Amino acid sequence: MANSRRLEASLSRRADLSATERTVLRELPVTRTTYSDGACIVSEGPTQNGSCLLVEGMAMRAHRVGPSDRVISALHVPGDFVDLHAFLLDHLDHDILAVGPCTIEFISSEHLTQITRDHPNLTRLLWLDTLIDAKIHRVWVATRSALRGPQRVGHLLCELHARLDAVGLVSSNGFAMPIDQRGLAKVLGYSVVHVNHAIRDLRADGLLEWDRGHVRLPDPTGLARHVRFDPAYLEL
Amino acid sequence: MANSRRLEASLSRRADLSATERTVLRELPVTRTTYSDGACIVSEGPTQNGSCLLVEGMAMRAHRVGPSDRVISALHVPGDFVDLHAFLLDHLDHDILAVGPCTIEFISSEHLTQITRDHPNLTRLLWLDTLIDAKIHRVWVATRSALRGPQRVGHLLCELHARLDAVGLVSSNGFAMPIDQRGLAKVLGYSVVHVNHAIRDLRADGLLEWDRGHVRLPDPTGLARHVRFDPAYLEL
DNA sequence: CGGCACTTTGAGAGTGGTCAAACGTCGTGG
DNA sequence: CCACGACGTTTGACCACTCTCAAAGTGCCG
Repeated sequence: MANSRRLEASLSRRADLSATERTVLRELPVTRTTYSDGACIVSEGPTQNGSCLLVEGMAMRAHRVGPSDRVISALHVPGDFVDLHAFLLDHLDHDILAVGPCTIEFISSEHLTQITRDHPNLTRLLWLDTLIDAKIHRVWVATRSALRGPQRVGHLLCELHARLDAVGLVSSNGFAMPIDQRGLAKVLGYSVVHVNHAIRDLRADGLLEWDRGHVRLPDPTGLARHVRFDPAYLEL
Repeated sequence: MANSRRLEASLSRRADLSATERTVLRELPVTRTTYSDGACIVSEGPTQNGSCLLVEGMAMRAHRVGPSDRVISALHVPGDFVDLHAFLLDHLDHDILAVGPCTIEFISSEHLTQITRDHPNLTRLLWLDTLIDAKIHRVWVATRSALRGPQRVGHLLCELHARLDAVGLVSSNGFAMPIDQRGLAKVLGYSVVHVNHAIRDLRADGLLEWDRGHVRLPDPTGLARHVRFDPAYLEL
């Protein structure tokens, strides 16, 4: 059991916190764990006693669809309260998997219950966090109707760029990309081959550089315009 | 200003409410309004002072993508607290449109604030409602990766069947369907022609009857198996 | 050097889009 | 009562997007 400043940093991004509230968050006991690429952080089924906060690395939500097939419905970056659901729902309908090595902090349901009972303002901020997740989901749904091929790939890269930038993980428009092309295909509902062609096209247009785990957007505003990306929905 | 039992009915579906809580919900003042097909219930932009509950009919979330193009990211049925977002977010990134004639009840932000300050249990239930919306969104994203053609159409029809059944709007496996084929195409990210072919196939397999505004699933479990529909995610 | 994982390319096939036209139903007006 | 137009549905033809299978290229690591 250690304490963490991650949650405080995450919530204070969207509203001013009182001194009391900051103290509550800072003294929240967390259990820190690390996972390697592909590891299952939380698995489908009855929820465990605790919610997880992503501190380092990336994670994804994987729905089982066949005996061995999985489809991805969401991606998470550091600072995301990945599994606040566990606190209110008694059953998870998908797995949460590590994408690349990542660090997680677990917070017990008891402590969360305590917060929602005693601190309406913090409750509001936690709730807000889940509402923003839902906004992102809706944009993903909308994007799949509106965009295809290179534009769909570009839109996701713009989103990742913006979300990672908000937590200081972007430098000179580049960021670490733990997802390979096969993974990206699963996230977008495409085949590897198709994603590869989309990347080739974006590269040819000078809108993307991607080299072994590192992505750079040479012209972020140009790409954003090209794929109609408007970061407003991320509430950063 | 009138009172309503809609919200009480909706929230009590998922947990037991205390007498006090029931009273609070029952005495909540609401403003009731009706809309005709296609009308804009809430429009993109700064949020108004109040959240809306869908009482009768259906509604959809429409994201503007071009000057005249819209894509749909969600559908709502009676009992859904369509716009709880307005309470926590200060900006809506899409329109909410009436699908067929529908009835809405508006609840002011002041009253919601009061509830979240004084009734942690009700707050938890409202929050839970938005979490279930998010679950549905994730299943929509996953479905678009996993299913195509007739199965994708069938999956949505199964979902509507289940959600409408939960609020007593299904009889002998049939329900009123205010969405036409063009609308369904927009919801699924397909063209009208393609949706029409999918419907033709489902009909030929004896899995769907659809006649001018009325849909019936002659074999709901057969269709569910065929499209891998598992209603668990709806938390009904 | 050899294996392994990821990326890249090509060819053939299926899925799904666009355009265009015909059909059916229904409400309106003559 | 019928003609008409509006609207949704259905069909066909043709083309673009995307998939699968297959194979070759590239970099990393034992």
